[in-house]
Amino acid sequence: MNLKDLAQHLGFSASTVSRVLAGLGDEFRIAKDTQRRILDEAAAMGVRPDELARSLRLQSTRTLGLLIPDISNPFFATLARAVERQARTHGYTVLLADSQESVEVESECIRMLLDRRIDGLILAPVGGDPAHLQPLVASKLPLTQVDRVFPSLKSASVVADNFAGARDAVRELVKLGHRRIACLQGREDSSVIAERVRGYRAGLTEAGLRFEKKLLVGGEHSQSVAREQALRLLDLQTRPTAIIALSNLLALGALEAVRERQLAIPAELSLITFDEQPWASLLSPPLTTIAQPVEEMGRVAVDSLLAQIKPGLKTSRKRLTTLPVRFISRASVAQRKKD
Amino acid sequence: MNLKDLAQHLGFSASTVSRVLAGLGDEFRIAKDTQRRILDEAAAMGVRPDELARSLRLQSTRTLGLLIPDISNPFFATLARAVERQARTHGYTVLLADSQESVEVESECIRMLLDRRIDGLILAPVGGDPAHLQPLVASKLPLTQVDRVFPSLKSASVVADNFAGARDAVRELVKLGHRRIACLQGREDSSVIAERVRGYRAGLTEAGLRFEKKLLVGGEHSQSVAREQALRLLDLQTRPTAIIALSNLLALGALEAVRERQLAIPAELSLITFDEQPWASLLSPPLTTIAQPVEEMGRVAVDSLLAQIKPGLKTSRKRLTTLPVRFISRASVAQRKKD
DNA sequence: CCCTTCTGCACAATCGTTTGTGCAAAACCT
DNA sequence: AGGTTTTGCACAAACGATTGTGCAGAAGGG
Repeated sequence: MNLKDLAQHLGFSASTVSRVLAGLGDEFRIAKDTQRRILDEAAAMGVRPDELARSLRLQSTRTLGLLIPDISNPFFATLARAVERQARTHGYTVLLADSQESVEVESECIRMLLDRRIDGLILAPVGGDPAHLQPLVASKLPLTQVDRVFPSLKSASVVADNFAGARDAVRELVKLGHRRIACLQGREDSSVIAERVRGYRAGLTEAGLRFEKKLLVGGEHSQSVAREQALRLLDLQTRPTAIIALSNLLALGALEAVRERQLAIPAELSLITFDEQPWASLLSPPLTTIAQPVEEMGRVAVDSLLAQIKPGLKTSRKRLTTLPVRFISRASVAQRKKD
Repeated sequence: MNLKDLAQHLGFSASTVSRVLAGLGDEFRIAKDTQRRILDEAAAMGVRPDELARSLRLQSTRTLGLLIPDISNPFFATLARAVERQARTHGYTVLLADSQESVEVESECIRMLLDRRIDGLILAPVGGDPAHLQPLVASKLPLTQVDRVFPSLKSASVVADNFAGARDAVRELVKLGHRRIACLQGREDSSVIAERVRGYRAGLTEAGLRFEKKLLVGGEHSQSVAREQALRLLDLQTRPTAIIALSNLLALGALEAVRERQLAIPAELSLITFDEQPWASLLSPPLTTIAQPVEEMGRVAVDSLLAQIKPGLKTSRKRLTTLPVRFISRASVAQRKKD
């Protein structure tokens, strides 16, 4: 039973029913009695306008795409939740797509999302350069990048202050006497990692420490590779006294390595990791973390996108929004032992 | 530029272009040359049929709804990933909705999903009874319940063998000499919890142990309430020697409590928890867990749903699929100390 | 009583596809 | 050459809404 059937059933035209259901009854001088009959019957029959037909006619789907590299990563899961909620409070729906950290899959997802005529896209892009996003740019679709960002796309962007987060971590460690501070990065081709590494180096520099290449290890963004790379750090001739892991996933790898080498945290090694997690405080010792404002990032991303979609709303249209991170000090960091 | 524009541009009719793009050129005797010209130009212009219009015309959106209580819960996040992947390999898209553990939000999401004319729904329902799902049932939409299940809905369902999981946990503990085995449940009104509690009690019974009410605690499904309830257990006159936590969230609460009371695991207390997590093996001591086949649940749910959608596929249409859980033995469980 | 102004709604085009049917022109046959 | 078949495509009607316009009948005015 659709709107037209309902109209026929009541002896009115589809246009009248449409206007009444849209709440435009008064505006179009539909008799009060008519309005009531239509509304009552619609409620009784459970008739609601087909969103598909509406979308086609109105050229707007009230749907936002959310394209992220891995929904099973708690960071993106939390982001997705925030995005979905914020979107729904504005009457929008979220079409979820997971690019599986693959440029090919991402391209395919974008095609699919464009085919579905989403009104806008929140994207945490994959890969080292945005060449494959050409179709997206060409489509002129309202776009907000989140977390990872290709500045050359010139889209609105929402990121955490990754630079400050890493720099502050170094500062904290320096304050406690550390001088050999290592950094465990994932793949280097992400703007997030790049910013954090920049912060790491800035922290070193401002402390008068020299950046040592072999203290910055990485490769792939996976727990197993992180473990291997962390082992490399721990097996260095002169072991670093502190490690900064640039993400939750990398932290897990680092922890594996530390456990394998049977090192005591923080006595023998201080550890700071990006991304606060529910279990961070339950480890032994509890982990010092740099928390990103994930939920806020999601909300701001949606707002920024909606601001592009309906220019009526005069929300901020800033190109790049950088949200502050929070340093959560726990027991995995300690004064460097004299040795 | 859409299909019709392309047709006009090339001097063909929309029908011809449509058929060619659908790969039906030969079937409808479209000249090879015509086909090539259409395909080439379509590729060059990036013209693809509007999914919206297709959906309207074909009365099928190739979209599945996924409605879960909390995407930020790693269990559901992983499930979502599996669902999204499996759906995409079959050419389907996933519309994500998060009911926030609220019956009202769930109802609203269902309305929204129905308005969007999804082809089927994978649902992990919320609440203690399915009364609010009436509109969904009435809609005749293909439905697969996953994880949590209302049997009275008579839909296809995919669950882990929660009963066996809990029973095996008890067995293991009994084998190690434990006799006071407590159970930390969340809200009682979920089929998942009910099954696990049933398994817990069955385990006790088959070991000749009496079920003690005060060893089964619960209330809300949250980390903080779990902590409180776990404290109650730990503060009992005669403390249980083992606790089974019925979910990852509850496990975190239990761990908080144990830490607060400064108890040693497993020396003073053995702990088994449902849901394997990447961090489970990194705790001190590593956690013994009961792993659910989350990814498989997602895949099977999609398959079951697609089997309903296109009855051509003769995939299993079993009403209830129960997938085995895996017991992962680690160091949080030990022989009971004589005392 | 006729003319104008409202009132209350219907008509029809449109969004971009898909698909059953129809119809010229070309090709083949005799 | 005239008829039949085949080839190659166009036409038009859906799908289910929204929206500008139009048009009866009632109400009001002179």
